[in-house]
This record gives sequence, C-alpha cells and structure tokens, in this order.
Amino acid sequence: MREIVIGLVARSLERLATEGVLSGELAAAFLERGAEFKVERPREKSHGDFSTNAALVLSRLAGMKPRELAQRLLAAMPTDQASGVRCEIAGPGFINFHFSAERLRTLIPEIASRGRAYGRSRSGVGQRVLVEFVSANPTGPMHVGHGRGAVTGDAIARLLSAIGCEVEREYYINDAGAQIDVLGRSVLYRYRECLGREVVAPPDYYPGEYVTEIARALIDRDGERWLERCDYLARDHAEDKSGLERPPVEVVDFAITWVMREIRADLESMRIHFDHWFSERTLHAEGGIDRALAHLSAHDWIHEGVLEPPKGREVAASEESDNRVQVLFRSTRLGDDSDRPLLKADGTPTYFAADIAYHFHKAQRGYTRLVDVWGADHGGYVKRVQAALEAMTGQKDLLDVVLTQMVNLTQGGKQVRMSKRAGTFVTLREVLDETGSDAVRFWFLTRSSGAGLDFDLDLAKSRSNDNPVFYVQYAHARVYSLHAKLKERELPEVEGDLSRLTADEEMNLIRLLGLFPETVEGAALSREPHRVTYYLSDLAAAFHGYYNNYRILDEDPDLRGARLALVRAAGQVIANGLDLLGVSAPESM
RNA sequence: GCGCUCGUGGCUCAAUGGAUAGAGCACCGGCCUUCUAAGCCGUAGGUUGCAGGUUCGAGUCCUGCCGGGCGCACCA
Repeated sequence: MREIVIGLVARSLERLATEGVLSGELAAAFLERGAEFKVERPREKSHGDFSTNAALVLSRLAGMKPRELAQRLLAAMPTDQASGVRCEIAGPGFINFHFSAERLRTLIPEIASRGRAYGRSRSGVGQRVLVEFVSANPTGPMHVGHGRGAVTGDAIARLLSAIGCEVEREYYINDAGAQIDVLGRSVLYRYRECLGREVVAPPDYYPGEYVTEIARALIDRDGERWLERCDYLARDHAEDKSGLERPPVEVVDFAITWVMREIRADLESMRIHFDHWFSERTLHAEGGIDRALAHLSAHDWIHEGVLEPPKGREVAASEESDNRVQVLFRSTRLGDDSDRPLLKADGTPTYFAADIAYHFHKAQRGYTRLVDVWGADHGGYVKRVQAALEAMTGQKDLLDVVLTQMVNLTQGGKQVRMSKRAGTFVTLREVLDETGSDAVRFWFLTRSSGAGLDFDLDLAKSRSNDNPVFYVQYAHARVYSLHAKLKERELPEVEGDLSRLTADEEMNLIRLLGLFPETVEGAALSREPHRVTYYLSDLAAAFHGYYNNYRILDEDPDLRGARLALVRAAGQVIANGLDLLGVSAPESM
C-alpha cells in the first residue's frame, strides 16, 4: 500500500518538474531532492492512511510556501475515483491520503493470493548478508543469554531473507586459546577423580556437572589411557602454575566435540540451523591471522608502542607489568580511544587479532554486509572491530553489531538466580524443556535487544491471554476453529460479498493487515525483530476484539463469506509473522 | 577516569525527525452465561531524568549534567 502512495507522489513531482512549473535546473534538483520526502503513517487517524511531507521539505527549493506547493502537487496527483485514493492538504502543508473502503477491501484477495509470500518484498535483492550469532564458547552448555542471542540472530536472518537478501548464518567456534586448555584440564581433573586417583583442583577449571559427564564418556572410550598424561593434577598448582601441562589434543577435541554436540542439540530444538560452522583453529592453521596482520602492516596500521593503563581503575598488583612495548593496531585513527594490542609478549596473537582476522576473512568472502549479534558484555569491542574492518577493506559500515542485553529469569514473581558459582546456573536446555521453543523464541523477541528482559517462566507456559505467545497463537488457531465449525454445521463455502464489510473494526483490521509489509521491511532494515512481535500482538488484539464482538459465522451467507475471508487473511498474516520469528502457528490449541 | 547502552503513566515496555506520545498489566466503572476456554467493553492516568542547542517541527539529532546496567591491560 505504501508503494502506491510513494508512486503517486513521485509521479506528481515528475509532472510538476516536466510541466515547467519550475525551471529546468530547479526541476532536476527538485527531482533529486524529491528522494528526501517521506511517506508515513500518521499517528492521528483523521489524517488518513498515509501522509507525506513532500511540500514541506521541498517548499524552499520551489520558492513557494508549503501549502502553495502542496496545492500544485495535489493538482498534479494522478488520482481519480477509480484509484480509490483521496488526498487533501492539511496543517502546514502535509498531504494526506485516504484509502476508500473499497480500495482497502482489495487487500483481502491480495493476501489470499499471495499467501505465504504476503509481507515479503524485494528491497534487499542483490545484498549478500552474513549473520554471525551465538558463537558461544565450546566450553560449556548454552545459557539463557546465549539463547536470546540465538533467537535474535535467527530472526534477523529470517527478516533479511524476507526482504530479498541472500542470507547465510554462521557460528564462530572459539576452539583455540587458553579457555580450551582450561576445558581439557577440567575434564582430566574429573577423569582422574572418576578413576579414583589422587587429585587437586587446578587453579582454573570449569565446575559444571557436564565436565564430569565428559570425563566419564572419555573413560568409556579410552579407559585409563590418559592417566599418565595428567600426573601433574595430583599436585597443587595454586602457587606455581608452571607445572600445568597442556592437555593432549585428543582429550581437548573429545571435550569440544561433546560440548558442541550439546549446543547443536539446543539450537536444533529451537529450529535454528547454521550454514557455516567456522573454526578459529582453521583460521590459525591456514595463516589467516598472519595474512590479516600483514595486510594491516602494509597499510601502516601497525606500530609498536606502550599503552597507558586505564585510569581510575584498580590495577591488581600481580598484573602490573606496564611500560611494555607491544605491537598495536592504530585504532585511534578511526575514533577508538586507544590503540589495541595485536600480539602478546610471547609473540602469539591476542584474541583481538584473531577476531579481526576472522572478520577480514568474512569480508573477503564477498558479502555486501556483515551482521554480528553479540552479548552486551562485548559492547566495548564494537568500535575496534569496525575500525579494523575499515582499515583492512576501506569500507565503512560493512559491519553492523546488534547487542543483546541480559535475560532475568523469574518464576512466581521471584527472580531465579543464575550463578555459576552457586551451581544454580540455569541452562537454556532447562528453560526449553520447561516452556518449549515457541515460548522462548517469542518471549525473547518481545523487547528491543538493547533492553534488559524479564522472562517469566510461569507466565510463558500459561494458557492465558496474559501470555503474549498464547494470545497470538490462539488468534491463529481460532481462524481454523471457525473452519471446523463451518464444516460441523455443514454450511456451504461461499465467496461472500466483501462490500458487506463496513464496520470500524473490520476496516481497522484490514488496515492493520496492510501495515504488515512495512513492518517487516522496517524490522529487517533496523535489525529489530521485536517490531514484528509488537505488530503481531496488536494484530491479535484487533482480531480477538473483532471475534468477540461480531459473529463471524453469520446466518447471511454473503456476510459470513466476507467475514471468513477477512478472518482468513488475518490468520495468514499471523502465520507469516510468526514464521519470521521462527514460532509455530498451530491450527488448534 | 573512559567507552557503550538505557532513562517514557504506579509496573513492564512501544513509538523510520512529524500533527493530540501509544500498548499490556494493575486500578476504577460497566456488561456478560452466545463460533473454544472468566471473558468482553470503557474511564482515568504524562512537562518523555534535568538544562541548553539545531530544525518549520525533537521522546527521537547535538552539547553538558544526573541516575541505572555492561565493559575497560599481552582473558577469551
């Protein structure tokens, strides 16, 4: 619908320009500046279905008062009775567009014929987008926060596909680095323990029960084969960590594989599928990091220097080793507040170095756009990674980063404490088992990702109208129940007479249906899936309100057919919207 | 100290720079025994943290404060 109005305004502008209302030079500028006008949905209903500020924006250029220009535009507007669109000038020079009831009703057959495609568009055609999300370290099971990132990333990917982008999903596996050694050592610690050998907990280890499970599985596979490789765990290393050996690669791989299998299973139960699983190790192995550093170096983005310690922050006594010369990336040139280290003292790359090499790798794969979904605790890295990408590719704004805030679990109004230390750590798996994928997915998308989120376990699984997931899904199920009722009563399927739809509720419902494509496009472009969630709640409310006040299965077949057609269109849009969120649309509940 | 982020009715949150800032809970008032579920309809509730600025027009953009969250060394 919005396209129709944009088209009207554009043609009117062209006509004004070519009819010589404006001089040739002005006309060209006029048309170009015409791109700046907006067609939007007025908040105030009496202002019509759409409104444009074209006359306000272009009045200075035209040398006319806004209202005068609006008059000219209006006169040149190719609308007539048949178009079903009426326009008028209002306020300081807005042009408002009203769709006739007849014109609005044509949406119903349009939705019916487009079916699942209604809401999809082609504005993103030609874009190749890589969405990287989750990327949880393979050192333990996914927790609720990872779940939010997973759902957000997947919904963004779905939205981008819906506007015609070519989308791929990628998971970056941090299977290199110190935390992996800690994982391996944690497994060996439990391994010795399970085999009844003397053992002292190493200084750093993962305490979760899953580590013991991995250790048992390792025993099942390899028996006592690794015992002599972990003698050192019989000694205390709290004082001197130098005796800690690196765990054997076979053990580490076993553990990573085990954890990743769990993670994949969790993702699978949320119906999230990745196109690529990118291993940090392969990046190291294939020389990706050296390549990235060389690339930076060649363009003078690297220097050796000394970093100032951050001010106002306590420096742990053991950590003071300042004034050390290190290899730095000149991120300050691109607005970062400090240069960032690329190599550690021992010459091995920092995590940051690996990360920019990874993003360089992504950029070289030919995507027109990269989207990353990170936890808010990584917010401090956005600028430096973007800066590095800009330095390496010369492209600004190649990478969009969406940050997701914390999830607070509540039950019965009380907060469920999540604490690794206390062992009351709530995994995503537990929440999925408790409430199901639909509830988790929908609920995680009920807030903008930058805002904290309360997840009420009791409410999320309740079958009540206070539960937004239930409320929306139930609206969809009701459409199907009407069909069942129709058959039960042996009423004939008739086409109905759409002109019988005249009530305010009916018109409002149709208008809402027309809003769906714009909502999808806006959500995709701004990477804000919660807009769809809000939209669906609004639509479901309008649907339920209508259902409660009007008898859909009216005695009069013409009216009944028309109402059924409207309700069916609403059901289609709800199904399409839920699909964008990855939530099922049940036919009965 | 610095960076990111958020600040909107009592509560939880919406609002591509547009006209009179919207929902849902809760509250209050009314209706209801009807296609699937104790539901439905309505009223009221606001100086958008504060102060400036840009603009024809600011919750939205800029600057400075105040407050919450997250982060800040060769950890990933």
